[in-house]
Amino acid sequence: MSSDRKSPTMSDVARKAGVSAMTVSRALKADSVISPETRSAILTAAEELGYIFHATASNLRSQKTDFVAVTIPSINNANFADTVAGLSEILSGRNMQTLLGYTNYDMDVEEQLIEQLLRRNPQAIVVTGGRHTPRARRLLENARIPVVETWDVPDQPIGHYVGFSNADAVRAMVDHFVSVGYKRIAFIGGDQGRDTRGSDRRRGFVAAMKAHGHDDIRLIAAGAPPISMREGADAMARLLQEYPDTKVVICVSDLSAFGALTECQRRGIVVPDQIAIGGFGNYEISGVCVPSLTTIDAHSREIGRRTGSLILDLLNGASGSMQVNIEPGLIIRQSSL
Amino acid sequence: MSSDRKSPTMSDVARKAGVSAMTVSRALKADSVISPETRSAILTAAEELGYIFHATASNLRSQKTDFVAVTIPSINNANFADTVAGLSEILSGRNMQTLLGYTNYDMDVEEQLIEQLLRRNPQAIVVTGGRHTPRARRLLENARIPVVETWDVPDQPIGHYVGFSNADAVRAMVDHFVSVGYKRIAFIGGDQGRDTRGSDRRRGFVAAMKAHGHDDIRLIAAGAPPISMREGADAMARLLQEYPDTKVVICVSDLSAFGALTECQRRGIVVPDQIAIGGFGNYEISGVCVPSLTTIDAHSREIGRRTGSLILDLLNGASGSMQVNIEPGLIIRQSSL
DNA sequence: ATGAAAGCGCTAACAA
DNA sequence: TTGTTAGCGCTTTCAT
Repeated sequence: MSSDRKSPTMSDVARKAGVSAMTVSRALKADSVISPETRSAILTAAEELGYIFHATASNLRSQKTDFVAVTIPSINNANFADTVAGLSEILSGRNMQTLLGYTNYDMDVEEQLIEQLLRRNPQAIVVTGGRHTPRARRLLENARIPVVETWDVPDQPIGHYVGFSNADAVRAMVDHFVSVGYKRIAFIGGDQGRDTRGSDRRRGFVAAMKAHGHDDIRLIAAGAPPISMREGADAMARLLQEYPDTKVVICVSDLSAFGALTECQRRGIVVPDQIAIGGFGNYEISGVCVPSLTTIDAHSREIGRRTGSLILDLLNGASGSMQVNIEPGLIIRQSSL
Repeated sequence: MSSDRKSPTMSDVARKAGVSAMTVSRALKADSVISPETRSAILTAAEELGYIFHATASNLRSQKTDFVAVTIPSINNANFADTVAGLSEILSGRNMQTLLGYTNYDMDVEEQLIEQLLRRNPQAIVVTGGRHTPRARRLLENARIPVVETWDVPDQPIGHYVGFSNADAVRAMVDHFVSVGYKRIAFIGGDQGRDTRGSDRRRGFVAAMKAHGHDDIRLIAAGAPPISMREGADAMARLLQEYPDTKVVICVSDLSAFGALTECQRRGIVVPDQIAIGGFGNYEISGVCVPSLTTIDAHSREIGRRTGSLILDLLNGASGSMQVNIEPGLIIRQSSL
């Protein structure tokens, strides 16, 4: 609380240290030319006054900020958290921050969020997914900063992208199950258009099944994203009722896959002996639960790191449209052995 | 990408609409007095130019921002995510944003983060926990904005707090186990001072055991926070080796509790018949897994909501030191029945 | 190595 | 209802 007067500015520090405001500005930058004595006197004065650097004024005058804006669907998702961590890891090496916003898997929220973020003048913007509202797309196209789409391979990239095909990833899992002799394969989730990654995965499932000549497509809806463990369990219950002879179920994420597993446990259905389960995302739980879950690793952290390097390159003057494809990995575990 | 010229400013919009910059400024504020025709002409001009409002300049001139800064230990934790969601829910009603940063459970990182956030002039700052480095404490004390500490009952509150006693919450769980006749109770986690909430929980465990005359205190370390499911499983393995006759284990969080449960499953140890398990946090998994886990609900979302209302009150001129205690709830589930 | 003047894009304050 | 002037706190630019 202390005093109720205004916060001290550089001029206040300058007065106290007996120098000009410009010299204070220089003293606070690591790389500028200034005598060691002057600098230490200024730093002491600043500390004594409780001076806090005013980033807003600095940003306005220098016409640049020190952060990159990022939109992710959910703040509470280990996959997206890993991507952000990878991105921050790279950017922090250049003293850049990450300004985070979440869309709650809603494209309209994403549109508003993108506008909010652009108003703060980020040096670059990273969005999750390759589909957006028309206005969001326009905002991104008109932004005079690098735009990177992630976690997808956009049909028409706005600028750059670092991602993978959700459809192809699931297709690879279906191919695996078919190749080891499984039949009567079902898919849980991805029914709402809102989460394009989820519906892409479902689309990949359907395409793969048809490619293998399986016309018996078993789809179970699981509601709006994010699909919870509980919704996965409920969907499993419906699957067992509608298609009791199903031998494999692929779930839109590891969380719903775990929920499905628990439903089997409650009913005394043995996994994988009676039914095999596959998930998506390689969340920690899929490697720890009993039995452990077969899944797809999207290399979330690597997506973030590659995005970070890409942005640094672009800010350093690199040009051209960068398209980075990350190959997801199939991890076979106990739930399908 | 479009043109490489500068971004349009209010003056550009004003010229195009044939009005002054000030009128444009008014047109973009929802509540200002301006004729409908002028406003719509201005909005059209702005849209055609692809004008983006420059929040930095606005913030500098008006000496205020539209956001509240928040520090949480981890971006990928459902409890803290719920608190942030509750806070955002309240603040968004007043068109305020949340500027989020995470400390990775490290007080030194927290100190740097607090300084970074204060440089951007938030209208208030919310921190997780009631203990900080001396410098972080000083920064918060000198900040001329409301400071709210959460998820704890600070010994010496800096400004306001919305929280609960982690020690008391675990004490209540121990009391419950003792009251239903359990003996030989152990605790996993909370050994590193870094995560003060974890060590407070452990402290509460020790205090409760002593209060009940149990001198046989069984503590198993689980490493640095955040304690993962895997670390919970490893700690359980060590517990079974060191104290094989343990009848109850309380874990520092539901995630480590679930890990401990899986270790029992891998070894054919039946929960709760051979050993009961308790967690902390009421994460979704604790209600879904088989058997479901007894836990403590800290009312994470409510903490966020109460914090939000508190901040709005303070920004509206309320004074005094607000101390809000949230009572955690004990949830008994299959793992201890 | 340091200082003086100007101005980044908005909006408070006042005027019309 | 709309316009004019000044200035928020910094840093660019140029000078010494």
